[in-house]
Amino acid sequence: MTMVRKRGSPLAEQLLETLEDRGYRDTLPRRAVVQAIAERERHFTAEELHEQLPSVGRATIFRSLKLLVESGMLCRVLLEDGNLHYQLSHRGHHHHLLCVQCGNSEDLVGCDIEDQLRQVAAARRFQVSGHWLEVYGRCQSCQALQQPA
Amino acid sequence: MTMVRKRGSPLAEQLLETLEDRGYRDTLPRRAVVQAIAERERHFTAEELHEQLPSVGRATIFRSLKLLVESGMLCRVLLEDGNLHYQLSHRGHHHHLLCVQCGNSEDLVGCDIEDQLRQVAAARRFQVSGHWLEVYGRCQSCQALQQPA
DNA sequence: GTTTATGCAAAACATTTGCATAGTC
DNA sequence: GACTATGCAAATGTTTTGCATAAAC
Repeated sequence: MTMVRKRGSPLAEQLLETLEDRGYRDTLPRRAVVQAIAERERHFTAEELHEQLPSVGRATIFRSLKLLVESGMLCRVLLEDGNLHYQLSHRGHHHHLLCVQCGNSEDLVGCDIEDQLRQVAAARRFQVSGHWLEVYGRCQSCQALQQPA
Repeated sequence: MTMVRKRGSPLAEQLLETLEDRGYRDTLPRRAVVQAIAERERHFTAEELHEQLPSVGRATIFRSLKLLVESGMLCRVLLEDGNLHYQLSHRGHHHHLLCVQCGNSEDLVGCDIEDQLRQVAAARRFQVSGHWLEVYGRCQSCQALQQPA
């Protein structure tokens, strides 16, 4: 039987390649997951992804997400209610501005919080190795739409 | 039958009073939970608390933790492995320096990260309403004990 | 006496794991 | 053909909920 292996979007292909470089195989379920993620415009949960791809087992969804996070292509996003979402991570380490109204997120790059942290911590002889920061608030569009604070 | 209502530590009493001011009743299980929390020196999980107080139902543990968090007396601590812990929150909003080696945490107060955040965000017309920051690394004692980096 | 809180057990989630089978290299 | 990945179902861990009972005000 001929196996159909459809070509994905350029972004998806790129993600797959990175996985292959790390020694992970190019499988159909994995392609489906990566393609679905590449098409997403906002953060999502494992469950949402599974609903979108019912033919892919839940375990595979979680295993793929883990691979992608470990490989730095996907980042975890912690919502204010404590729910864990995922989101493509194009540009290395960064933080998120999460709109509590529309739920969208913007990436916060080029901010020297890390440096500042290191300084403040160093003054207390604490050696920083990592951090987790999420910022909640209202995005520009949501401010414009409603009560102009 | 005479009901024994043991007096707790000053800190525990103070926490209880704050709850009462908010209209919550002074009950035996609640006293037990608050007293146990007041005695803790480091962050803990709901499960650990339940093990310590087997006579208090799991549901009551969680309900009490929620009350205390909502009232600002307890704060959530997100460990690097994703586990959620709790810790007394004496001094309003602050952050944690979490040692990944010994697991202890130090409070990080008097740091202007919040201001900086607001500035960076404002430049993008994002209105900050809150944030979550955890800092991971090694504390002074752990650095001293082992490999002097 | 009225209202709130509790304990229990069950339910609801979210995530992981064992294992036999199937797919990739 | 050897090794990795998958799907399933079951297990796990955590937090929530319904509800009858008990305690607090």
